[in-house]
This record gives sequence, C-alpha cells and structure tokens, in this order.
Amino acid sequence: MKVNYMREGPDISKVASLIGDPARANILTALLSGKALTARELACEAAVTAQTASAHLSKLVEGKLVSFNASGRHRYYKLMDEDVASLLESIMVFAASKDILKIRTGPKDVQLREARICYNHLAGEMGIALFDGLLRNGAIEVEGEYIGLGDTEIFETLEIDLASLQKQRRPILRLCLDWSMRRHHLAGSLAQAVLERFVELGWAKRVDGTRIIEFTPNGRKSFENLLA
Amino acid sequence: MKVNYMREGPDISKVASLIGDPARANILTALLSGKALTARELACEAAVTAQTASAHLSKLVEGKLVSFNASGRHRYYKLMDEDVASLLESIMVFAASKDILKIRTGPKDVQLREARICYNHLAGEMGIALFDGLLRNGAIEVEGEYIGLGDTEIFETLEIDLASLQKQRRPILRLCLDWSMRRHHLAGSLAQAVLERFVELGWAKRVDGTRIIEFTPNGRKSFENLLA
DNA sequence: TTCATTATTCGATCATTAACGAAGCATTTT
DNA sequence: AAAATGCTTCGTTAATGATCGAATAATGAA
Repeated sequence: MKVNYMREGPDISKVASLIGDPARANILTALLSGKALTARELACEAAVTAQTASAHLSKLVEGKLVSFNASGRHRYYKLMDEDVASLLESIMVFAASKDILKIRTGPKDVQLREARICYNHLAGEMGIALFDGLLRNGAIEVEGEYIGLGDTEIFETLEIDLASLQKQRRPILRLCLDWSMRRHHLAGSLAQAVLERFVELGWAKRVDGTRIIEFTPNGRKSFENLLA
Repeated sequence: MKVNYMREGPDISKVASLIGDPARANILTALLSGKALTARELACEAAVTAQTASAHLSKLVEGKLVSFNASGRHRYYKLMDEDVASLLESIMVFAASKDILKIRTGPKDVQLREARICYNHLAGEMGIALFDGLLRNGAIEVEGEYIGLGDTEIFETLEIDLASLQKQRRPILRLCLDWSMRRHHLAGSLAQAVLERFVELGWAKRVDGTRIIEFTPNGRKSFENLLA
C-alpha cells in the first residue's frame, strides 16, 4: 500500500521524546517555576545521580529547551525561553484534562519564593528586599554590571567585620541573578556575612534539609527597620 | 540530599513519551487530517507492520489521545478530541521555531501551504485569510487569547445554523496556531461548519487521501466577495 | 599550597520497549 | 462450507537509551 498522506511540518517526536523521559520531565517541571537551578539541584529534583542529570541536561541544551549560565563552579540552568514554558504548560493542561491525578502545590514552595539560601547568601523576595534596601540607603553602589561598597553604617550596625572580609581574595560583593524575580540580588562574602549575622541575631534560620530561610516575625521587623 | 521542591501539575512525561515515539508521531500526524483511518493505513503511514502499529494504537487509546470505532473487521481510528489536535499543532509550531531545517518544501507542499484541513477546519493561507476577513468584518472579536462572536451577518449569509452550534458544549470559536504561517487561525465548531459549507457550496473540495483543500476559481472569488 | 565541591566525560551495564514472526479471533467473501 | 481479510495477542529478539562508577577538570575554601 502506498503512503498517501503528506508528512508535513517539523518532527514532533524529537521534542516530545525530550520531554517524555521522566527524569527530564521532572527537571523541566522544576525549571518551570522560573528559578534558575544548579545541576545538582536538578539531579535531586529528578532523583538521579549528577552524571545522569548532566547527560539529560546536555540533551535539553542541545534540543534548545534549556540554557545555562556558568557562575563559578555552578551552572545555573533555566528554560530557554517563554515558548518552552508555554509549551510545557500546554502539555500540563492537556495531561490534567486527561488525567484526574493532580499534585497540589505545597506551602514550601511559597516559602522558597519568599526567602531561600542561594549557595550561601539570601535570595528570593527577601534577597531582593535586602538588595533594594542597601541600595536605597547608599550602603552599596551599582554601576551596570559592577557593584561596590558605599556607606558602611548599616554593616557596622550589624557588627560585621568588614576589614577582615576585605583582606580575602574573594570578592566582597557580587551580583547574582535571581530568575524567579528576574532581578539582581547580592552575593559575595559580605552577602554571606549578612545572612550569617541574621541567623546569629535570631532574625532568621535555615529550615533543615531545605533551602528555605525562615524569618521570625520580630526578625522581619528588625530587617525592615534596618533598611528603613 | 532531599528533594525540596514541590512538584506541581500532572505528569507530563506520560503524554510526551506517547507522542515521542517516531512511529506514533507519524500516526498522530496522519490523524491530524481529521479523517478516521484504519489500523492498516496507519501502519503504512508509520512504515511499520500491522502488529507494531496495533501495539502503538493500543497505547494511544489507553493514553486517551486516540479513539476508534469498530466497523466490521475494520477499526477506524481518529484523534480523541480537538484538544489533542491543538496540542499536536502546538508542538509542531514549537519544533518549527527551534529547528528551521526540518521544514521541507516539496512541490505538493505549496498546495498544503495554500489551503489544507487542520483536524476539521481550514488552515494555511486561506485559513489565515478567513480569519483576517472575519475579523475585518467584525464577525469575530479577538482580545488577546480570547475570541468571541461579533456580527453574525456573514454566517447568516452562509446559512449556518448558529443556534444549534451554540447549544453544544463544544466551543464555537477557538484560536489554532498554524505552524506554516506562525499565525492564528480559526478553529471550533463554527470554523468546522464554515468549511463544510464551503464544500457544500462547491467553492472547495478535499483532495482525496491528502489534507489538501482545493478551491475552485469561482469558489475563490465567492470567498473573496464574502469577506470583502 | 591542599582539600572540598561542582559538574563534566568516559565506559560499562542494565532496563525498557519497539519490532516482527507466528498464531488466534472475528468478519466478510466466495 | 472454506478461504481471505483485518486486526490483535503472544513470545522472542534487538536496539535504543537511561543509569551509575570512575576518572577528569575547574572553581572555591582553608
């Protein structure tokens, strides 16, 4: 029998099979939050080893579903563009209509968006608030891609030993892009020191085994006063 | 390390892996014509044996992407619903944008690009022309992702029974993305009715065994007059 | 410097599943 | 009735691809 039907359009099986692997689907779903995540985090998310995740990520990059920014020894992976997110959402909506099984969004996700640790510094909404507050108070100065120290009053209030930090080779201040907020926030040894101080002062603490930072009500007030 | 991120939404990998197999992708693409095809025809389309196709079709049925009507010793398979067609089109558009090389332009492709059936409605250049014309005449109203009915005069001219269409649960109007034009065109029960009317009026007809819609010279003029 | 961490590549193994021959069942044809 | 057709199920084979251990490279920390 002859083949009568025109094969038209691009090959949908390539894209679909990329999304079709469970590990890759988990990776993509995790990235759908808009956060840029490291290879290790994505490996955890997909419940595979780092090597396996690396192989998957290579394929996703090659298939133009995912891109990454190298930052130090980390690679921050994110979805390539809005089209990818939109396609994944389409499939989700479709799958939801075929399959009643839905998974709820847990409260932890909200917390993560609110305040989380990014390597060793504060990220999420509170991370942005910290950055904005310091900038507003002239404690830091930003010029394009470069960031520098300004008025040190706030850091002195926090009793942070700036001098010893400045002795290290490691940069005191660095810009770190937050993909959930699409904004810069603060990284570097000073940012780390600030977060450590917040914890020492009892303003915030890490939730064990997670990246969540939990601010106490009083801690939040003190934080706001500091940057007022 | 523990998994910290909440997985949200249904499992997209099941659906994607169903579409991800080349043979199944060919089957689904063939069914995008809207025609119900037998297992044998689909086996040919996918270039596999009947047994293999049978296994694939079972999976597609189980995954609710495809349904069939048994008629004697034949089984006529078709896409489950318009959502499936719409999802497949989405993936096509996406794949086309990522991989331009995959789009082949054969001689018959010209006809396909001009006017073809997309599941059950008109696509291609004529599909775009229909959409634009209806919009220009105020017969439809578009607001972002949403589309609604406007002035019904044109549909009355075509003697389309709008009332009975509106009684159905199926949406009358829907936006369908066209992979070749990268533009929206009209889908939904009304779009289907319009195409059926074009055929009834002798303005156009399906080329057997393909997805091509052929407009007669007079039909094309009537079409243009209608939307003038 | 040295050690730890992050992520990659290589190589081998293992699991999944697509594929098809053969057989079975149902329906239509002769 | 028997034969032919359409489709499926069974059982086996083969190939693709996911997985992980080990090694490598690069960066950060001490």
